[in-house]
Amino acid sequence: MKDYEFRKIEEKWQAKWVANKTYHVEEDETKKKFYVLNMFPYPSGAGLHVGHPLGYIASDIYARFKRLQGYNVLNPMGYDSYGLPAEQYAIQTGQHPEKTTFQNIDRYREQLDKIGFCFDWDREVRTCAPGYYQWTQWAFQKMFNSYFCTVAGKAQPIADLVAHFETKGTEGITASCSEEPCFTAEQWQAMSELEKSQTLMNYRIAFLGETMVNWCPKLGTVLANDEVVEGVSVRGGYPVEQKKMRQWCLRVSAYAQRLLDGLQTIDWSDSIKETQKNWIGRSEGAEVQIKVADSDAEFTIFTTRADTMFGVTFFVLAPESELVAQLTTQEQKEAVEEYLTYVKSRTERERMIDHTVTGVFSGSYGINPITGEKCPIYIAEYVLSGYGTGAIMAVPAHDSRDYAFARHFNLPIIPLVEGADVTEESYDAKEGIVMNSPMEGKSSLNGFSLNGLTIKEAIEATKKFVSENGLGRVKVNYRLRDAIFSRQRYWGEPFPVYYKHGVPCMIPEECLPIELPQVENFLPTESGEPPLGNAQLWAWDEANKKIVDKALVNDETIFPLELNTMPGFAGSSAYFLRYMDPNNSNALVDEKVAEYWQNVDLYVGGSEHATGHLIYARFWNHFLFDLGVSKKAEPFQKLINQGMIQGRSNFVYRIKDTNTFVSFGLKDKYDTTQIHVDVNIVKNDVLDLEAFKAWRPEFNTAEFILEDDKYICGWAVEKMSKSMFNVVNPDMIVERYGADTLRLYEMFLGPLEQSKPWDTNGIDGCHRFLKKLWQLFWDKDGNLQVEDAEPSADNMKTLHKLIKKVSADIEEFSFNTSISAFMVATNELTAQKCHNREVLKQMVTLLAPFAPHMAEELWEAIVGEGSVCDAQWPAFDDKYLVEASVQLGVQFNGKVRFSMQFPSEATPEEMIQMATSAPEAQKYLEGKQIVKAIAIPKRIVNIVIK
RNA sequence: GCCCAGAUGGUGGAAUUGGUAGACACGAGGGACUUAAAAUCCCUUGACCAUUGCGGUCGUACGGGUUCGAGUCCCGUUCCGGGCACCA
Repeated sequence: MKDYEFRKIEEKWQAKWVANKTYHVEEDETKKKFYVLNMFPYPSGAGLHVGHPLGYIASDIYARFKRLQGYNVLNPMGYDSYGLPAEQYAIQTGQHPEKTTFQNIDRYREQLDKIGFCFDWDREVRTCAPGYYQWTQWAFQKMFNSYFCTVAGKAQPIADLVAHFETKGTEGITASCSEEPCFTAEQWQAMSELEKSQTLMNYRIAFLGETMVNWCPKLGTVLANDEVVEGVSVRGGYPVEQKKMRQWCLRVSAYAQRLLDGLQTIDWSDSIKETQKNWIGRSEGAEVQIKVADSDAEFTIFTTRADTMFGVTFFVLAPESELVAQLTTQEQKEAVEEYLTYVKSRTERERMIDHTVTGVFSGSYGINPITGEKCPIYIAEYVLSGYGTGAIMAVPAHDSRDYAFARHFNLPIIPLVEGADVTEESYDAKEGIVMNSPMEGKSSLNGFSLNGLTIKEAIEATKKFVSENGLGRVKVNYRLRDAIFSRQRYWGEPFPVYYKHGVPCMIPEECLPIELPQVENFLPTESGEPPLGNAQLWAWDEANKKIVDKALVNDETIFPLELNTMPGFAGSSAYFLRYMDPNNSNALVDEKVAEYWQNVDLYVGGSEHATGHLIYARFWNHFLFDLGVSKKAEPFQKLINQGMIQGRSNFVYRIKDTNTFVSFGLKDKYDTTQIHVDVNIVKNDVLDLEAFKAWRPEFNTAEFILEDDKYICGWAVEKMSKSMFNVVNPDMIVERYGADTLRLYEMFLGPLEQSKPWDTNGIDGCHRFLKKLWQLFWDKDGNLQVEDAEPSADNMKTLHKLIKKVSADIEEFSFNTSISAFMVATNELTAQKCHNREVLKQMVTLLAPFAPHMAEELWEAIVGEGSVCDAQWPAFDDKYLVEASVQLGVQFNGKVRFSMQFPSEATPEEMIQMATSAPEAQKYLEGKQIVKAIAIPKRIVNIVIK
């Protein structure tokens, strides 16, 4: 017997890997590349719990597997160390974020190192390091100096746009923009610098915009749409208000179509693609110009149901629309103002939850361009200013919201679909035959009629009619908003921007990075004054190209710097490119290096980033692709979303007003209070009574009512958190069972992509497996027992069954089933008393991705040289496995089965031939008729007889 | 409300994608070794009936259907999870 001394083994190999630089990676043209990436962590103060490494272990197994298959594998790791979570932790603990961030990083590294990952730490990046965020700032400047050309479908230099303005004004401009201004070359040339700057902001991909933003007073900053859920901030759950503010924004909306199309080229789960599709929210429809009766005014509505133009009975404007003031008549002025006051008093959250019908008549009428009819224009909060044109045509018969509004204000409802009953509710479905378009006896523009068409035909016909008759145009709208890119916080990348007489100017590229200045008071403010306002050394000397004291600001050469910082997603949007070439100070990534690594082949991380990071990173990379910096438009080819590890909490039951605790099975006989108990003093739901007494002073004198001499705890699945006492620390598991057991057990727990509770009970099974495998190599005196004889057929069958299973399972990220296969194979080899060197060597190679420490140790024992990391992944040969069963399905009479062997190259026809002529089959087939015969190669022949 | 994914023993989960349901592991029960404990090993473990005999019946949320054959495919229902949500 030789004990499996996992602590010694793991320490030994972790040291060797560092000393030999085993996981150091260089570009190597002779090998095919494979890029594995984990979503890098933000180092929180709590350290890692057992759920965090799940994805890292999965990607580590895959990375090691690919390496054994001969790929040059890049598997880097770093820290997302700027942004709200890091800063909130610092504020809560009353320390400077720089200090806590570095402490937390050290703690993370220590914990990660114990698990035995194959990260190339020479490539580590930290988003808060100047050498890193230099390129975040650089990319921002590139976005500032670019616009999105809708014809080319890509970013182009803003200088091209300026040149166009110089000669032709806005005529023939095809650029994504916030508003569509109209000016001539002369008008452009007459503009002041400030006016030109403001005009160009309409087009720049990174731009200053005066928009409605999500303002969170408690966090003292604005937030992006994905950082707000149900009217509260994702971080901390604080209320969020809508506020108009001047902020840096990224024109993500310009890339909406490309982000949508790109989804078809990548290998992501359907659910996450679906989430992104919903978030981008493409809808195809028509914009129609509506003239206002007795006025010169006009407005534009957006509709996806152009076919319902004949059913319009009123129009609705969003309360925030600029047209509201213009279209309100004298008589209605008071009512409208009262309504606007009411709308303003409502928070975002209230508007979301409460959908009662409200609105007010503006006094004006709009003219339906097809029927010529006058319809009242209302103002109502159910129409949103941010989507489409902020104005709609209301068709109560076929839209449930319009219907509710019409019922409330007693407006007419005209059904347009044959057989649709609209007396109780609207008919919203897009199926049916159109009628009343126009109504009998009524006329329409150019005799236009939709009657008799299906709704789908009618939509197309109306869109065509509207654009051909100059009433409007076909338009695609997206729900995807431009990203708010400013934060009124300290712990983030500073903007490389200064303001010269109010005009934002970029700091010259060669002066980057602009480093985050030290400040005494970095706390956010409820009024939104950015903490960088407290920095003394924070002004730009344009002549000498350096940062100077802000007291020196003057009108000629020294200007104030931007006080906002960038949001958390800035640094995490292009980090995968930086890993390729992390120390390059001349470029984000060297041309040749980028050419070699291309993009990420496998990206592993949580699905909670679906509408945040995974949209921003795609957008950012599409932009860098336009610049030629990134070599693939899509950054992450395959995405795996590991499930969340939940906590499994345990409870004890205290009888009210006593210090007596009753076991789970008996608790219903008493009036009890349920109390969380630390899962680390419970084993298989049985409470360790002594440990419980020692746990907290008040339980010192506790008494117990037991069942079967045991105290059984209740349990529930909850979020893993300190307050539930269900946090399990990986360090503790590694100490008790070793890293290899932890790695195995995390994978054995269940399918990778599924959320599941952590339950330390059960880990023994994985530990036992490693011990059993270990014992295969040593005799009872502890000497190596390996021989070089010819392996038996059984040995080879077991081995190749395993090779086949494990190879297939790893490709499908089905690690739990491959571990089961290992357990079966180990039991079989033990029963076969297999000590064959070649068989064991291949077994060790298969094990290497899962339990690398043990694999190295055993490799050293039986091979004697090199590292198992440089071994070759065993090839599967099915000649050892050929066997199939024949089933004879006897109609109405049950089934008969027997086994027989087929050559592996047998075709289905040959298999049927062989099966039917086999003597075993003959006795069933005699006098019967074959109804159907099916053969699945190498598996089964199924013959149905009658 | 719309869209997506799912429901299998006491528990986590397998099932060659339409072919012996419950692999593997945990837990539980019984036994061996041991002064004892730990560790290890062996047997039983979906339910019910039979168990001095090979065995039988029912079973993959529920109700139907297709098929020689359904956990798997189709229709309907219930429940849980995720996304979007006055998006016109």
